[in-house]
Amino acid sequence: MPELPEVETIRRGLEREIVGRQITHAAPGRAKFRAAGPRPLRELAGQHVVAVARHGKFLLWDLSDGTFVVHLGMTGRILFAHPGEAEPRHTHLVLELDDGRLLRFVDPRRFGVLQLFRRGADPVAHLGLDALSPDFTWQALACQLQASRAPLKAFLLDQRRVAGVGNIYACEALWRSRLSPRREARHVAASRIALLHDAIVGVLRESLAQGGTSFNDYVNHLGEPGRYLPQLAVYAREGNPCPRCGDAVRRVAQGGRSTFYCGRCQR
DNA sequence: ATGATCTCCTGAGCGC
DNA sequence: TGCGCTCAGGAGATCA
Repeated sequence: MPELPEVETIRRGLEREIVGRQITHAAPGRAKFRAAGPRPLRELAGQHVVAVARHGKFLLWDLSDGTFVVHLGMTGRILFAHPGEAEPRHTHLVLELDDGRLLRFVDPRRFGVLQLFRRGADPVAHLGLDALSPDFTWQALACQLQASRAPLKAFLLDQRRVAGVGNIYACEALWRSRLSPRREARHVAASRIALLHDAIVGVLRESLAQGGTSFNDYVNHLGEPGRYLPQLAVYAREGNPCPRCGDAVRRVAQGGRSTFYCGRCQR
């Protein structure tokens, strides 16, 4: 489940590999995605890749004539291949590059997004600040917290507030800052907001340094998993001792999502 | 306007 | 062995 560190890992890999390249052919599959973009994906053909940016969990390919938006959803992968290599099931788009390589977009659950916009469009205008942007300061977080009555866990997952945090890092950031996932956002004491901010940025940076977290699905553009899994304190560790106080990690459902936390040291 | 709930989708894991 | 069931979850749509 790619969140910010996983998507940034992929972005860096793509940047190295495809900036300056031309897309010589684009072959979309027939399966329907959740949402179609304004332009057909065939129009990727002929375009040059100028840059590969990211906002939250969205990849934004800056092309010679458009912006290609990629979201990996739960199970999306972007994989390099050579012509003739067996195509994985659930391949929804194949791009051919001018160096002969193929880029395949594979996504069994199709929760992802592949959309082509005209140049200059801002497909991610609705998102909050990227969690690793220099503009995401503790003051910016404080503003958002103040305006929300949502439980902290839901607040962190809301990409309009802060972009890039998903279920794993929301749980980890709350554990680090000793805050209960159920606490109302606006009721975080001023003295703890900077701690929460540090926790969010810290866990994302540390995971990024390890190439992200892999459970079942996530691999980078080279097919390699992330190495951060063993560092997780609470996520998917129900019943295991809290690394800080030893109490058993609990799991509750919030808005249909699993939340993992320590009932003793998160308040 | 905001927060809560529903929806999309497939594969893995489980019990029988 | 294999079948059917449940669960996982990002984000947009819809409901209250």
